[in-house]
Amino acid sequence: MLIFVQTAFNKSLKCTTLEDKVTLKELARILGVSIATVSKALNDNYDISEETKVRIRAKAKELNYVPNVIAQSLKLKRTFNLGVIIPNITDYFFARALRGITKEAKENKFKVVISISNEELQNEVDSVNLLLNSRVDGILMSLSSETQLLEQYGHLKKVIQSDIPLVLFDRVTDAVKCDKVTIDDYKSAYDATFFLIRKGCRNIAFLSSIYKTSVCALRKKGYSQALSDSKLNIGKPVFVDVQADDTVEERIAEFLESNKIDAIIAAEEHSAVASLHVVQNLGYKVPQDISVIGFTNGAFNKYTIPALTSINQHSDTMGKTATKLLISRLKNGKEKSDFEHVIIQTDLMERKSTK
Amino acid sequence: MLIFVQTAFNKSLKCTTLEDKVTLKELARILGVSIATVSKALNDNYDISEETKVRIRAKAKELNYVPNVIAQSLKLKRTFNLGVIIPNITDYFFARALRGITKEAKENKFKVVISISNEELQNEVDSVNLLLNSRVDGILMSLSSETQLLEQYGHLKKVIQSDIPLVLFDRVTDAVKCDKVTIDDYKSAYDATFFLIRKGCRNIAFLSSIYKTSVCALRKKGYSQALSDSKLNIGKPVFVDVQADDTVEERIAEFLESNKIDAIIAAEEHSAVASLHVVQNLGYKVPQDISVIGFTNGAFNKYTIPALTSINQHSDTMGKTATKLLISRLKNGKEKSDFEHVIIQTDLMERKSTK
DNA sequence: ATGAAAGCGCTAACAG
DNA sequence: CTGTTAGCGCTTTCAT
Repeated sequence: MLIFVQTAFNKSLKCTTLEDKVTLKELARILGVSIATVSKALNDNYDISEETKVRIRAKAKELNYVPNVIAQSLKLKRTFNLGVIIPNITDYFFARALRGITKEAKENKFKVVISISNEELQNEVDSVNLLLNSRVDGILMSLSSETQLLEQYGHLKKVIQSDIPLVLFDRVTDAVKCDKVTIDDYKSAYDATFFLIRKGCRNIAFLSSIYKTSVCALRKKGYSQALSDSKLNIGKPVFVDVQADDTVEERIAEFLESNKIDAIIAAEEHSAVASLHVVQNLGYKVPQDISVIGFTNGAFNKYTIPALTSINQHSDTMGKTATKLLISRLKNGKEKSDFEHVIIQTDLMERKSTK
Repeated sequence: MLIFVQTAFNKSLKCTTLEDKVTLKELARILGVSIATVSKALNDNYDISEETKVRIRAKAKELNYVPNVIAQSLKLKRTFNLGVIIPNITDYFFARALRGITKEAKENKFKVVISISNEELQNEVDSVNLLLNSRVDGILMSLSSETQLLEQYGHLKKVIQSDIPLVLFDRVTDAVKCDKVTIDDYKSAYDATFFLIRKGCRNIAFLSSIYKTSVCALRKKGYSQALSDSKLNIGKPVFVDVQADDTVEERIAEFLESNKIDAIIAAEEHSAVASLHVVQNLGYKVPQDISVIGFTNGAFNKYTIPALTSINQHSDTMGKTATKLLISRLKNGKEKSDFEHVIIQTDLMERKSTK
């Protein structure tokens, strides 16, 4: 990667003032009242007379007063910051979830500080510590695959212990008691499988590269159950797990050499799109020979050829719901009421990759 | 959207203590020294004896002391927070950029607070105010298309005035003096166009749905220039702009009814992928009849059929570089040295959608 | 109705 | 080498 420094120009903007923001003290001095009075007036405290309130507010606006949130935070012990830890940000699913989170946060005057675990436990632990130290009011997270694989949840417990609200979404765990929001992974997979069966598929494989996550485990169960619930002459469950060090393309190609299938359910968008590609390159017709359904209704699913049938997880709603849950817990004081587990409904978006 | 509340279970975790974190004062009391001494010892100040440093550090670790960053921020007037404002988060380009940003920030002990403008000026203005009020140390941003369309940069100037470092990336403007990092949009488009010409294309259209952005304008120029620089019998520049209220599919279909082309350069991934799809649906062969090149080397470009030739903008490097610039400016004190404009090299990823 | 004073937790002169 | 003091900017009793 080459980097060129193109131009350079000096602009010694001697920043006039505006730098030193006006404070309560300043305001008080100018108005000839006490700091306390100004503070109360600006906070619309009931024991300040209406006329002084008006006078103070006017001057504050005139001088463009904005309260120093750091000082407020120190005093009030609330930062109005929400911490978010997600495994990655390039998956459409998480990008959309983050969008939902930021939107809801903004509407409630919360800022969001973001951390990406990159699917690694250590990063997740570090992030938790960082967020805890920086005094966020609450934390939203979706677990890394490594965390779920190793089943190490000490850092989550630390969050709970620290008495700051935690809400888990999508990739969650029973090992920790807190609010959660997920889709019904089991049922979504179950329904998708039955959808394929109704379309006449009899040898359905389950493909995934996130096979160590909670969501994938549930999806596998739903898939298996659908197969066995069907009274038809259906093949046994077939799992095609893509290990970290091989690619979906290779794994599928290899698999198809010695197996005959007529449908694939993919646990995430990448596997779905990749399999759609490789299967056709291998000479199979989609959906005539092989049908494909993928989890996550990615932005480009309608543009694949053929357009991909996929499961809309409404991840923005998920992010939004998780944030709502967190904020409401923040607002309702610290009492630990019952924890909620909200299930977001999924939709099967039927397109052209299924019969 | 239906939402079911599934389960609810009460777990009245009476959080022991750990809540009330140990402070310098507490530490001082226990150790029988002054607060100042503890503070200095922990900050490895040179005028504390080695032995007391050791003693104090030991106790601090034992009691799990962590400094209150809010109090530090108030005192030091630095928050170690970086503000990031991007137009959207679902485009692969911005998702990758954000990843680069968070990674670099983390390595330098900065947190990042994220805001998404959703391509709207008002949101951008609000975000700037929010970030400024929350005392971030610096701001990274890529402008919304509306901002660039309206050419309203008051909020950026406000950032500069406030004396907090700003670095613009990708979608930048000359109207404001600050550090910038972009690709060479002009040259990337120029090169891509010549690439097509060399492959024998003679009627190349330029497609975009972000037509009001700075990057798109430059890409158009590069494209046009390449066309006119070529001494061959090449068609005039043809711009297919997709307005907000129609879709790429419709626009292209409509365009092809009355125009004959043999190549498309698309200004962003969405247009590229969508055009690949619609063109083939219309019966054209890619790349035999029409070649397609798209900006942004999205995650799934290699899985389209045919695999999409695209321009890798190395957005993670871009985010990383922008962050480095910002942090170095933060570290080198506030003196306004020369502003830099760093250009990230792009690569044309040749795949199967071009001859 | 208004103000004085304490204090959130920390850093940094300055004094001793 | 260590401690005293002041203060960052704000909120909040408690007096007046």
